[in-house]
Amino acid sequence: MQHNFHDMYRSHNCGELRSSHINNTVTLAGWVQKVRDKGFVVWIDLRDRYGITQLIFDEERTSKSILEQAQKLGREFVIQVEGTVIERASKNPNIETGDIEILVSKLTVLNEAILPPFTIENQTDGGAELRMKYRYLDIRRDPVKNNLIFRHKVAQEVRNYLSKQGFIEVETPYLIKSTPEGARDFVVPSRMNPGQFYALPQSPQTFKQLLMVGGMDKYFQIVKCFRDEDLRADRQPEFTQIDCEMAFVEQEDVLNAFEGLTRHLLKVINDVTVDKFPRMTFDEAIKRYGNDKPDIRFGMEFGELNAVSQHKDFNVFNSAELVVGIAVPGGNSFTRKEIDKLTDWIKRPQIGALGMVYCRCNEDGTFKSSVDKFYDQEDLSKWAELTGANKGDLICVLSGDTNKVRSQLSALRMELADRLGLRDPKVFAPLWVIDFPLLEWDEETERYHAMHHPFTSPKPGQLEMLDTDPGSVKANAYDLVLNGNEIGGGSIRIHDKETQSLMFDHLGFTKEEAKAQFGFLMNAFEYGAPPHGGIAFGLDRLVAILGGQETIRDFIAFPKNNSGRDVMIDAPSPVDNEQLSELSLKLNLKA
RNA sequence: GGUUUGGUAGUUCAGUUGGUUAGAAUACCUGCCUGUCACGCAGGGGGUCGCGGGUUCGAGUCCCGUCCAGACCGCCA
Repeated sequence: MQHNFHDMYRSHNCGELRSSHINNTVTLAGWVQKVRDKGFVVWIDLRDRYGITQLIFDEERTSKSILEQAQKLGREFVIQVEGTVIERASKNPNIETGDIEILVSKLTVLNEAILPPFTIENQTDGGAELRMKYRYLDIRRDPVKNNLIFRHKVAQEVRNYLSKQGFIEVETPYLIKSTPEGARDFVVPSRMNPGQFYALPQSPQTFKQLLMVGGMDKYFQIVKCFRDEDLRADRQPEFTQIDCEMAFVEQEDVLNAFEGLTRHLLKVINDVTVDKFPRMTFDEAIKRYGNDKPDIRFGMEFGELNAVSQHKDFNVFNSAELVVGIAVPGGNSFTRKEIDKLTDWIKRPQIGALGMVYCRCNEDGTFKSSVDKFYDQEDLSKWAELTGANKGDLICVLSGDTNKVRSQLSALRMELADRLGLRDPKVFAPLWVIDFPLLEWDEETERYHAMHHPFTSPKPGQLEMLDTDPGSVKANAYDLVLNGNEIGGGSIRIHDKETQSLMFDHLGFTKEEAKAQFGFLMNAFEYGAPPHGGIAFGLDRLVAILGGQETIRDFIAFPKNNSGRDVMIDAPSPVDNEQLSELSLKLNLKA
């Protein structure tokens, strides 16, 4: 990386000097990564964002005072040096600047540093919590630094690509209105309006639709969104979306536009060329993979075994709504103990399977199952056929309530794929999952919820089914799935007041509630709203997957921990009474 | 809200059946070292075993509570 520095502090950076610079006089500034003091000679690794350059001080060529000064430097001191680029007597082929070193003639300590709590090296000795607390030190390390640079490149490519396609980036407000649908809102008290609150947006959904009414027919925004829900390893309370919307489009147009974006990113970021993305209906994904975001980098597809397992005296299967299995490639090599441990794993409360039936597919073509008492070789050969099992595989079979069993077997499939190394981060297998249900029954509130959001349009001609069979209505909604992760989701929206109003009816809103919460949108629809639809990508997750890594936290400069805390600045934190009273607030903490 | 794992040196961890002065590696400090780059060699300093209570002659170890952190379930339109 060539940089034309005009800084007062340096003529070059620590990553750019090569043998072509030999004999040049240079000035560098950076952090002391390591002092290697051999007595007669001292080497220092000087680090900045761009790399590491070795400095040399020796008895023959360096003045005594500078040599002594160098011996006293500690880790992470910020120094400036002037010197001559010279050829190394012993070169280091492992780093780009390994052919040269700087014979230092002038050394200035710009700032001393106390000992860092963990070593600032690529292989650090620090644990995750400590690294978060001192994130500014963690960012000096290549793995984190490079991830942030990687994220910048992805975001830049998104902006370039979408801009070239005619999309306009428009900012929407962060202080908006709280709505009870969906995730919990982060709420912001309004000082000037006592007792009233803004909410931070869970997404700019309604604003981007209003932009469509406003005629901005291709919009995007790389935007922070906020959801006050419990976290996971891959879920942050504030996260970044690539939020997009288009007017005068149908589902096909949106899929094509953003398949284009995704293909562009895979090409320029990962140098991976992907053919047309496969499409799979929601129903098919659930049936074949037990999951609406299937990882299709590997097989292990579900084989439904009801027809070939419910004709014998095995009551566990006979009484089950669904009997379904997967073939684990090479799984016949698992020991009995390993299979037992696997069974324990799926019986943990988090997964909740009641048990697992297995069948070994021997190399000689015979089968050995845990239910040989009930099933003969002919039965088992049908299991193998339906699960696609080959010789040397292991068939794992679960049974029970359809929905539960599918999600249990899906968890097992992913776990086994991880263990067998079938989830290669260098392989990218995107697909569209389409035809999502419009509504989803919620046991707790005993009513239907919008599966995507309440602005999603039903499939043409299915509006009438809302009254007769609401659970079966399909939506013009789609997810983009990459390697078992939902990286984007969107829909074609409702764009007329009547349909939107009907939708709110079915979601259990009274007319008054609908008007109070979304009146502005329905009003806007009366002034000529174009047909429109869009999609939103989770940038943090997208970047992590393209970067071939699991944890999104290492792609966020200052992430929050599992409890939503920023351990570096120690937030959230109490505010004083004066501030509360200014906001007309009073705390009501439970003892 | 729930399940579960962990908390011991600056750091990452080990610590057996409850039993002498709590260890290793690394980092740090001192000295030595004529080409290091995970430098090497010798020596040294460094501990509220998360916190509180209990059982016991005796607790890092067992029990109860609590705090913190991680993973997962619920939740995330």
